[in-house]
Amino acid sequence: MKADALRGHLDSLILAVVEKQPLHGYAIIEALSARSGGELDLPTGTIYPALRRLEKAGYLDSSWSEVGGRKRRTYELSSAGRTALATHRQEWRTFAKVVSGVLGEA
Amino acid sequence: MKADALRGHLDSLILAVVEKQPLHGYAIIEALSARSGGELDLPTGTIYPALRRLEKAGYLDSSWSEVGGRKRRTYELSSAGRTALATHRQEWRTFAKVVSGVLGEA
DNA sequence: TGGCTATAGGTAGCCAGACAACATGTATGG
DNA sequence: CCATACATGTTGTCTGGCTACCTATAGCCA
Repeated sequence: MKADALRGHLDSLILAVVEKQPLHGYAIIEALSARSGGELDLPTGTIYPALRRLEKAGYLDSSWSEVGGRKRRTYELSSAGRTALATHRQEWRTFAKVVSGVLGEA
Repeated sequence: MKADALRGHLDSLILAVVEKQPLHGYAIIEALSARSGGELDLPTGTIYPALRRLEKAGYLDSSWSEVGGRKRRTYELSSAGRTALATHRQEWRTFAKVVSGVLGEA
């Protein structure tokens, strides 16, 4: 799958993946891969800037910890992020309906 | 709907809309609006460059005509475009499945 | 007559965002 | 001792949709 097609939808996916439990960047990449059945294999150059963007936007909160000698920055969904996720889900439903509708006989 | 979410999917929509009958740019904009229930209202600055891109890529062929004193450039799906459309439909199905799957409980 | 709207085509330049490539460092297993 | 997995980041590039702008005709209404 051309991961570039994600443009504009990546934020939603990240928010969704940290919805139930906080995760650090590396774990988010793995979670996205797992949840997509291996279709998504996002490079760090995509995910880390996205996480910073989402934190800056107030949708994620981060905190540092150390596990097994390695530093981790764990991201957690804020309440604003929870609201944003709900909105994004709604927008996705509309978008998917529109595209499927126009493509027709898919 | 944030029309910017279209990134990477617009080409498919255009190809789909000229699949059954050739259309000119202006008519394509209207067809997309109609087929999407008014959700899509694409500016000419989006559609015309896209049409040129698709023609350059060999997916569309164009021809000029004059109707009611107005010049029209009509675009028609080429055989390569037909193949591309089929591929895009398949990719869309995968993409939609992946995003819906990751978003979960939508 | 003048002006507005719909029809029809187009370009130039901006900007967000996903990516490739690179840089850094630790832990573990062979 | 070296490769691989784990873990975080930055820089610079490029695609592509958008805004804003420009040109031109036909038809309608005042």
